[in-house]
Amino acid sequence: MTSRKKEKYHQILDAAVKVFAENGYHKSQVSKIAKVAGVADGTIYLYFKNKDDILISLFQEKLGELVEKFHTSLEHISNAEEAIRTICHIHYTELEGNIDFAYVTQIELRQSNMEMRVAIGQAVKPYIQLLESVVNQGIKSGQFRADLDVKLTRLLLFGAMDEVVTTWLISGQKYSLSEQVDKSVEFFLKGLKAT
Amino acid sequence: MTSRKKEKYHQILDAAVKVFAENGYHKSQVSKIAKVAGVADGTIYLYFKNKDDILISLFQEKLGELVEKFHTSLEHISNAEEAIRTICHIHYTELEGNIDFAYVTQIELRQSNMEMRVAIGQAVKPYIQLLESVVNQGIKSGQFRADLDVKLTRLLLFGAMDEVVTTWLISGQKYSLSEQVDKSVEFFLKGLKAT
Amino acid sequence: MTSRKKEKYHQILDAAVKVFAENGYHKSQVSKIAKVAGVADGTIYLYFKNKDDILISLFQEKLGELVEKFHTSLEHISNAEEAIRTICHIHYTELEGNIDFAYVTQIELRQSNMEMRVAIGQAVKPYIQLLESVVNQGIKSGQFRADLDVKLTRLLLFGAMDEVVTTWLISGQKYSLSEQVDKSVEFFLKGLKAT
Amino acid sequence: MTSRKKEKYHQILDAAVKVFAENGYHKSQVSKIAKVAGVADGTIYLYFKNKDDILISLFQEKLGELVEKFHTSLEHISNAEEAIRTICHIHYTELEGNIDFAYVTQIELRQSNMEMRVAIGQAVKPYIQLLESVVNQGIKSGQFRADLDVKLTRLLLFGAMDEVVTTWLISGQKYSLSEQVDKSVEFFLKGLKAT
DNA sequence: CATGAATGAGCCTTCATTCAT
DNA sequence: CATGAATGAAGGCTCATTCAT
Repeated sequence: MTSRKKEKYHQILDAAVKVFAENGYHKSQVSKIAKVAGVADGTIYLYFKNKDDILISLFQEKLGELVEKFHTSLEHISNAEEAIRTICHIHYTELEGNIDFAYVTQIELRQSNMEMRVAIGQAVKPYIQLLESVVNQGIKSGQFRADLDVKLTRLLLFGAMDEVVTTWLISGQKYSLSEQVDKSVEFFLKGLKAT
Repeated sequence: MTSRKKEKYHQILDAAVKVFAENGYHKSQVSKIAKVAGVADGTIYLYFKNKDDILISLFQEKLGELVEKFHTSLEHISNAEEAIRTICHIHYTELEGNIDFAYVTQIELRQSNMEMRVAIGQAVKPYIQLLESVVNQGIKSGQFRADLDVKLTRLLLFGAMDEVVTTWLISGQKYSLSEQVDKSVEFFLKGLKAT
Repeated sequence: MTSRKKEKYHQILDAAVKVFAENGYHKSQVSKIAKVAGVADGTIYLYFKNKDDILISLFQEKLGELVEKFHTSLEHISNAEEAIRTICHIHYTELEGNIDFAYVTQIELRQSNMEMRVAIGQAVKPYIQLLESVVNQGIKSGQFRADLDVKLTRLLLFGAMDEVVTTWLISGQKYSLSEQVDKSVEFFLKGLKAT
Repeated sequence: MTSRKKEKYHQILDAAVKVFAENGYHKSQVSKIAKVAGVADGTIYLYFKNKDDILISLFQEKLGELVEKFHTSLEHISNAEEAIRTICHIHYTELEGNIDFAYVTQIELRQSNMEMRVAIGQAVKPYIQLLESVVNQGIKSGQFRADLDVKLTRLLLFGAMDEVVTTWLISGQKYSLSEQVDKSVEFFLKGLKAT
C-alpha cells in the first residue's frame, strides 16, 4: 500500500520535472503533469496539496538525494580543501548530468512567491549547512583562515557556484560545466590575490 | 512634450517598483500599477508593450542608472583591489538603500520566463563586463593572479554578491548588508586559504 | 455519459440561440450564455473551442436538422415543381416558426469574419446542393428549361428566398411569411414574363 | 471652406473603404482609418458621429452614386425587360469593378447590429424602389405578368442578385461576375418553367 | 484510492471616444 | 478646424481545484 503510494508519488514528481523543464512552471498545467504521469487530474491532489507543493516537494526530494550524495562522498574526506573540491565537483556534475532538474532548480524554482522561497530556503538549508561545516572544519584544521565569517562565506560559496550553473544553463550549455570545477575551487581557495 | 512623456514613463515605473515589491509580479495587476501611478489603465500601454515590458524596462532603467554610478565611482580608481571593494560597496549599499528595487531585482525578476531572462541577461551584461574589466586590469597590474579565468571569475564574483543580497533580503533584512562588504571583499581577494 | 454530454451541449446551444437572438452576437457575453444554460462559464469551453465556435456549431446543428427535414419531405416527391414549392414552404415556415433561430441565421450569422463565413458556407452547402439536385431533376424531367445554368440558378433561388426572409424579419414580422410561398414559387417557375 | 470640408470628408471615406475591405469592420481601428486618410484620430469625429456612422455614411454615399448611375442609365429606357437587364448589368459590373466596395457592401456591412441594419435598409430603399418602379412599369406595359406581387418581386430580384455577388466574392472572384448577367436576367424573365 | 467533468474567479489588453491645447 | 495623448469600460478565456461517482 505504502509502496504503491510512493510509486505514484514519484511517478507524478518525475512527470513534473519533465513538464516544468519543458514549459516552465507557470506554463505547466497540472493536467499536463497528470497526463504525463498517467494519472487523473484529481489524483495529483491526493499526493500534493497544490501546484506549488509539487514544485517544492520536487525540489526537496531531489535536493535531499543530492545532499545524501554529498554526505556519502564526504564521509571519508577529512581534508577541507578536498571537501570543497568534492562539493563543487558534485554540484556541477550532478546538475550537468540532469539538465531537466538543473532547469527546474536554476530557472523555474525562482519563479516563486515569497512563501515558496521560504520553503525552498528550508530545503537548501542542509546544503548550506554542509558548506558551513566544511568551512568550520577547515578553520579548525588550520587549512582555512581563522578570521572567516562562516555564515557569510557559505553564502559566497553557494552563490558563486549557483551563478556559474545558471549562466551555463542559460547560455545553452555550450561548454562543459564540470570543467569549471578546478578554476572555481582555485578561486575559492586562493581568491583573487596574486601572492 | 518629450519631458512630459518621460515624466509619465517614470511615474509608471516608480509605481511598478512599489507594486511589484509589495505584491510580487504575478499578483500585481496592471490596473493597480495604473492606479498608483495616477494614470488610466490604457495609458500604461502607450509607454509599455505589455506587463512583461514594464518589468524589463524597470530593470533596464534602474540597472542602467546603477551601472552609471559604478562607472562614475570607478573613474578615478586605478587600483584593482580598491575597484573590487568599491563595486561590492556600491552593490550592497545601493540595494540596501532601495529595498523595493532590491526586492524586484532579487526576487520578482527571477519569476520570469526564458524570453524575459534573455532580455534581463542583456541588461546585466554591462555590469558583468565591468567586473571583467576590473579583473583584467588587476591581472595586468599584477595585483591579481595571472592564471585567473576572467569569464569564470566575473561570474563567481557576481554570483557570490548576488546570493548575499538575496539571502539578506529573504531573511527580512535583519542585519546590515553594507557591513558584509569588507568580509566579502576579503574573501574575493584572499580566498579561503590560510596562508 | 455520452447522453449527458450531449444534454449539456444542447443546453448551451439552446441558451446561445436565445441570447444571440436577444442581444446580437457581439453584445452577447459568453457568461450570459452560461448563465442561461445553467452551467459555469468554463463549462462552455469543454464543449466549444471559443465563442465563434458556438455560433458556427449552432448554425451547423440547426441547419443540419433543417436539411434533414427537407430530405424527408422530398423523399416521395418526384415532381420538380412540387419540390420547389415544398422547399420554399419549409424554408419560410421553419424560420417563421422559430424566430430566434431565424434572427441568428439572417442577422447574427452575417456578423462574422471571413473565416467564419467559410465555415458557414460549408454548412449551407448541403442545402444549396439540394436546390441544385431539384433543378437538375426538373431539367431531366423536362419540366424546367434545359438551358438553365444550374450553379447560378441555385444561387438565385436561395438568394431570393433569403432576402425575403431577412426583409420580413427586419420589418418586425408584421406580415405572414408563409403566405409569401405561393407568389415566390410562381416567380421562380414563371419568371417575370407575361406570356 | 465647405469644399475643404467635403475634401477631408471624402478622404476619410476613401480610407475607410480600403481599411474595412482589407481588415473587416470589427478589426478596423478608427486610428488606422485616420492614418490612411492622413488626418488625426480626433478629426474623424468632426465629420462622423462614430465608427458606425463611417460605415453607414460610406454605404449611403457610394450607394447614392450607384443609384445615380442606375437612374442615368435608365433615363432613356422605356422597355422594362431592357431595364431589368441594365440594372442587373450595372449591379454586377459595378461591384465587379470595385472589389473593395463590394467587399464592404456584401460582407462587412452585414456585420452590423439591428440599428445599423435599419439605417442601411433606408439607404438601400431607393434601389429597391427603383426595382419596384421598373416592375410596375413592366406590368403597365404588359411585358410583365399582371398578377405579380410588386413588393415581393422586388425583394426576390434584389436578393437573387445580391446572393450571386456575395457568392462570387467569397469564392475569391474566380470567375467573371458580369458574365452571369444574361443568365440571371433570363431567369428573372422566364423563370424556371420550360414552356 | 481514483477519476475527470465541472467550476468560477481573475486579468490583461484593446480601442472608440474625448478634450485640452 | 485640427490634433493626438489620455481615457477606462468591457470580456473572452484559462486553469488550479473540487467532489460526486
